[in-house]
Amino acid sequence: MPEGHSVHRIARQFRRNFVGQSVQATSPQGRFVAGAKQVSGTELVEVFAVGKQLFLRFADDQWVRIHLGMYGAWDFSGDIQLDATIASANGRMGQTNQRGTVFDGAVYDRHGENSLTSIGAPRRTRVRMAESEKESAVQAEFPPEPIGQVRLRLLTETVCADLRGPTACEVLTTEQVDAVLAKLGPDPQHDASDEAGQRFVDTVLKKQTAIGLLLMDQSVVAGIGNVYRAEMLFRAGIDPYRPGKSLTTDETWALWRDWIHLLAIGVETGQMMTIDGLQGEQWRAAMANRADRHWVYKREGLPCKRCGTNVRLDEMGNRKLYWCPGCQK
DNA sequence: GTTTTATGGGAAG
DNA sequence: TTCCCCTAAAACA
Repeated sequence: MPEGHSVHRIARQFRRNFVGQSVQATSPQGRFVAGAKQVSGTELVEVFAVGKQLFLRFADDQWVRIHLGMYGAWDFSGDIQLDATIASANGRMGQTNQRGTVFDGAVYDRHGENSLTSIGAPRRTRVRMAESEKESAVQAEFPPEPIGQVRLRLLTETVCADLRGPTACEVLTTEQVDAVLAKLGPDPQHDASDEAGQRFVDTVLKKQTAIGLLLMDQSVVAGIGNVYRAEMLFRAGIDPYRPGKSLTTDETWALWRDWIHLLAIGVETGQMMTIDGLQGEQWRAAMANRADRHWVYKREGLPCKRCGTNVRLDEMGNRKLYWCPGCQK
């Protein structure tokens, strides 16, 4: 379910709550028993994300690579240090609590319209992290009874992380991790250097492939999924069917810079917010409703918010492509 | 109760 | 390009 921003947020939760500690690993579902056993009892040394992939380094250079795929998720429970942006959407929508105001799984600081509160002290709770985050009722016991298909459970004295529905979950050596990383295109949260941008630009300008496909190709640029693809091309005013090599250098650099911009917002807010400059009530509405967050994604048949042309829905690369023929040339 | 849907990607043909 | 895997929640009846 997640695009790149959510995987970076998950990595951050692991750094705050697990890194530096010895971790018990199990596979309640039974499909990762051998892998869990390999790392169980060792220290989790480092966690980071590149694109949509999560890398957990345990002691002795044992790594676990995870890809959530279309509907994977992590459930964190126990006494967790939470991002200020995480809170319940269940029944608390739009209400103000002691830390801020709750909207669709995110809390926004009452002191600044779009700014975030700092990290809170650990508190007993349960949070599902996928494309966005949702807090749910706390179970009394710790660790909680596994619910559903838990492929991998990571457990310390105080916190528990349950992985379900991943498309990839495997133990790798350092060499194998390097091989995976070498195949990934640049991710601005991992490397925002001009060299990284230049790699993206050079690749795009060489290819005959449609730019709508190139943005989804994780070896061209890492972390973009179906929502960001549609929204970035709308923001750039580019027809998704144009071959990469037909773009100008300026257009291609603008795409890279916009990905830096949108990904940073996603990592900070926990939402794929792709309309800039919203204030006050408009910001709140956009946080609460997807339809108010996006220009074209899931808006097929509706009038374009900019030019009034009906938003079109096509199929591209087996995925739904939303775009505005009026704005994108 | 059953069907549909999803923000992904790898393998097979 | 088509098929297939991962799982759960939402949508429908």
